[in-house]
Amino acid sequence: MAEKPYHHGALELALSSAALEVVRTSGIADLSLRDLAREVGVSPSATYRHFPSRDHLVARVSQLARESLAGALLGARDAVPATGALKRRSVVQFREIGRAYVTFAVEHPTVFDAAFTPCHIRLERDDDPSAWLVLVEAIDHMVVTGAVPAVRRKDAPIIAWSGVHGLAQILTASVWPSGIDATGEIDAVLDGISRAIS
Amino acid sequence: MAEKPYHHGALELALSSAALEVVRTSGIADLSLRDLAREVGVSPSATYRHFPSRDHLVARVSQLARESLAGALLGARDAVPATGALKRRSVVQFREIGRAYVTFAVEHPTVFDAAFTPCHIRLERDDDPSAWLVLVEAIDHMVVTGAVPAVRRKDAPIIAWSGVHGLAQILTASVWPSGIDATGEIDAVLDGISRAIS
DNA sequence: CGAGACATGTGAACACTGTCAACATTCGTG
DNA sequence: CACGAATGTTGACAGTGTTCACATGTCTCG
Repeated sequence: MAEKPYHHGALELALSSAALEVVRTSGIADLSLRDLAREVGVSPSATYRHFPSRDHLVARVSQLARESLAGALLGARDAVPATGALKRRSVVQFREIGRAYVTFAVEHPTVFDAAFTPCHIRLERDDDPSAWLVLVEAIDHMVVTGAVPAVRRKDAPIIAWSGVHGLAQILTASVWPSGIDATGEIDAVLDGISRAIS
Repeated sequence: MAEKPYHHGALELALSSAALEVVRTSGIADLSLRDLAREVGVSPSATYRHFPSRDHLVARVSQLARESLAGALLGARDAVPATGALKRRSVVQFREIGRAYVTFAVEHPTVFDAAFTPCHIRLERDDDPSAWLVLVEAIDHMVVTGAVPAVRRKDAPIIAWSGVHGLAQILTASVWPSGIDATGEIDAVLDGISRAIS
């Protein structure tokens, strides 16, 4: 039960966890290496053994945020009951994914923001199980079940993605025309997307 | 021809112009009060006579960026020739506005980013001739000319806005599935929006 | 087992930032 | 002209990212 072992043992993980927590409660802009180091009980320079710069830490957290989003989408998709016609089900799944996307943004705006924060750093382990893939799969599935005509296959992903991502962004931005209520708009946009890719 | 008059005369304007320039060439994250003060030839604390905090400066520049975007939209709209059927023209105008929105984002990504950067500060002079209004007007116009059914009037703005804003965001984000080409996607999404609000 | 190579953490320093308070200068207006 | 309000300056403080030389632990190989 060593009070303070010289080596932390899992600093990188501890740092990124603490960072993600800061993002959750405050926002990615408030990330501070020194703060995190304090939080974890380590000297400021120790962080540089695991992240070459603050930007790398930010990039890593951003990636974590994207994974979190992707997880939410998968959860929503897999939550729709496996009953009824396949065609109908593929449509419902797609819709729930879209709803989950926007809902995630509204419920965790700081995390959502972090997920798409512009960062100049390119990470190596970049196997994003990205939200993009979840969406594309769902659309492909709809094409297979005949819910979406094959002609739309090429353009449907970017159309759906744009609509959902744009709405999420608009609802979480502070800048907007006052009095937009989320829940109403979500269905409006999801309906619009359905028409657009039918 | 006083070398350095004690009073600058138009510091606020000089500061926000310099700031906008930094945003253009670098990004809103790189804004530094001291830097701007240097640029303008004034001491750091002088800035506090015009902006209570850095965040206020950021908010102001963000507003300028939004005005710039709105200007681009108006320009695109007014550039469509006043010939042919009104109905057709209203559609073309709408489309050009959408195209201009995305084009602006692609050509001036840092400015676009600044326009929607999250900021906790609420400005007073907030008479945004915002891009939102330009879009809503265009849609209303389409309803009048019969290009868009009245049923869609309520939801069309958020649908169109989401699609266009989402695409712009996606095209300018660094995080995306590799190899998205802008010009192709723009038309795809604009077509999708047309179907969605028809 | 022991010794050196390597990974990891520390301490002190540098340049930089936003912000503030006390002071200086100028502008406007009575 | 004089005096208050507006604007700009100096100097300081706390906090930041980053680096470098050094300390400490861990691991591997003879």
